[in-house]
Amino acid sequence: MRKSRAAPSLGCFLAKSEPGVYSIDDLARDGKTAWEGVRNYLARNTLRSAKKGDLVLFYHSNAEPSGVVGVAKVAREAYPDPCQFIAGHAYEDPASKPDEPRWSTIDLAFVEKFPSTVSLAALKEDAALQGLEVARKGSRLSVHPVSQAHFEHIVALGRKKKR
DNA sequence: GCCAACGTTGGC
DNA sequence: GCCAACGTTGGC
Repeated sequence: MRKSRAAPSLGCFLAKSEPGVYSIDDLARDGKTAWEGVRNYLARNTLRSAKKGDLVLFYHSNAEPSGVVGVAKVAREAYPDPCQFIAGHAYEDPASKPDEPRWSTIDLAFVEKFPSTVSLAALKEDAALQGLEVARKGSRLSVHPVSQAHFEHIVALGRKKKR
């Protein structure tokens, strides 16, 4: 396969969601969603670095099996997460001030759902994916960057038909 | 349901 | 600024 020189390189990320809360099927149905509720500074900074059009591996956590189930893209760059100011909301942060919002969200748009899940076990045992954050023992970052090589490798695995 | 990992909070 | 306690995430 030849490598394309024309396309500008896009940022690549991985975002986790519990399918019982919001799954790839929910995203496919909605087309677009706000990625709210990130309350970790490292993950927030990752969100703020995301550019429109960047690609995101959609990962199901606490699933059977857990793993990458599809691809989304950044539809809107970081803006203040409205949930942090809603009294009583699960994602409310009383310490965050409207004139200096602490937490950000981005909008994600559906791109594709893989025919088969690339399970966490498969990610961990793949020699081509060494250093992948989500496969690290104890990794709890809900959003993190992924190298383009890792991204393409995982997409190729996911597009394989089930046998 | 258990527990390891690890971020956050608060006492000092 | 240290560090113990606590809460949360997420695999298993």
